[in-house]
Amino acid sequence: MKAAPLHERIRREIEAQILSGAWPPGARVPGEIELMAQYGCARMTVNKALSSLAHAGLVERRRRAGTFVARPRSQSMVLEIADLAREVTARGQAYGWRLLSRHEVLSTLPEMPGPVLELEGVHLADGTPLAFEHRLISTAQVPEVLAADLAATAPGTWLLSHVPWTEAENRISASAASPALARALNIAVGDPCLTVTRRTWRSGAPVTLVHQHFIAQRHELVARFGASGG
Amino acid sequence: MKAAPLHERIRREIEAQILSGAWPPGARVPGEIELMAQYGCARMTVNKALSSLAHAGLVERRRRAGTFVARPRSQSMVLEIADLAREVTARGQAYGWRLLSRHEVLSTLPEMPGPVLELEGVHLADGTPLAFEHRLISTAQVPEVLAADLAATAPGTWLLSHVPWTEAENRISASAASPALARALNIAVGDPCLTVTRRTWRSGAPVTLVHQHFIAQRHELVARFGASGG
DNA sequence: AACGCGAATATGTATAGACAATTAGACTGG
DNA sequence: CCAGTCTAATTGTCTATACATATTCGCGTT
Repeated sequence: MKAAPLHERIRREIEAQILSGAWPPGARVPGEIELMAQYGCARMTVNKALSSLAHAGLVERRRRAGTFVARPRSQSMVLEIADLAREVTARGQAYGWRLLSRHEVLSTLPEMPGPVLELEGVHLADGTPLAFEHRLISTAQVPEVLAADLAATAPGTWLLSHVPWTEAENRISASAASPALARALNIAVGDPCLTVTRRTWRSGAPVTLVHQHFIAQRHELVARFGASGG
Repeated sequence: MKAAPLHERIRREIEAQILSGAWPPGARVPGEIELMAQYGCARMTVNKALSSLAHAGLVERRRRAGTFVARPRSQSMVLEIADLAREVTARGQAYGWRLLSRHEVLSTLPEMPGPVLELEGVHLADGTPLAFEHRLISTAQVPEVLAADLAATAPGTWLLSHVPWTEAENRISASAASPALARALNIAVGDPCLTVTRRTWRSGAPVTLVHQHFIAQRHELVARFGASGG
């Protein structure tokens, strides 16, 4: 039992009231002056606790009116999109990457126009295929990628360590394996695949566009929402 | 152009340096004393800016060592899991719900033991099937659900307004349509489906366990990672 | 060279006070 | 009854200071 800071303790006690349902949405949360007296501390301290809850979306604060329990309109989950190499090794499996093709082409896609490096390859876990990847990388944005050894290092891993802190959007859907995909992943044509399409920007400019097709039985994505969160 | 608070301005300027790549991962961020002199403000103000960035995961702060740009190990995306009724109407389509079965049973599932209400139904968009739903609701946790008219209101919508602020976990995968599923959704057996399994707790006690099978062509999930303003 | 230890340093937490900004609610005049 | 105004409650921001805490660095000893 480590001594938690006071503002953290206050935060957690209020959070517990909300999550347990004792304070329903719309209910008034004690104000800063009130909590200040209750805990015998300075206003900045309770402010830190309440601001944190407001930032997390659990409460809504309005000047003059007070602090109220927010109503959850859309549950926004946190989806951890880890680097595949890291994720596979974290599961105790041996990660592998097989580069199938590599071309420098001029893309005419509206999402990613200009000169790109086009890659195709397969991610392996313990030697068996896990996912097929088709990727475009803007060589205007990342010229260094042309010199990278992308047969040894998966492009996602390489990019993560060379072009950090990008903005991204993931679209998740399902699809049936095409003949080409089935051959690459060694599955039957028509087998269901989990498809993740990720677009990545750096200061507004497209960096990479990737389609990953996972063998459905071997992969799933997990998104969590919650305070304590196991 | 509204006057942003000073701590917000400081935060944004540092964030811009990081996102543009000017300060790469591992680079040292000016310390609180330094920024305090630079902006001519109190330490608490720059502390608020840096703490905020640390909370967002953009920087890592270590006592005695200083503040450093973090390396993005796993991009954590925000996945908005909205209520289906809301999502469909937001797309300009007419939302519908058809309840197929409703049973009160005693569940022996380890994830959700005890008395439950078991429901099956289909979500419709503009009259055509969008997703099949199989749901268990703990009647110990939510006894009021037994009196709800779940033919008129989809259980997800009902729960959202009656049992707010729960913790949840979503597992996203792909599967091939079983004969029963194909019949309910009016698709072919073996067609790919996007499957979302959501477990929901309230103060640690299971509230609901739901499997949603989306017709792959008609639905996709979108997860975004933006700096802050996104 | 290896180890232990103290000190310097940067962050973490907290206080007490001040003023600004917002706005719900009361009050006022028509 | 309505519209406009004023007031006061509440949060938002910021200052200046103090002490706590963790951790790196260098020094001295072995």
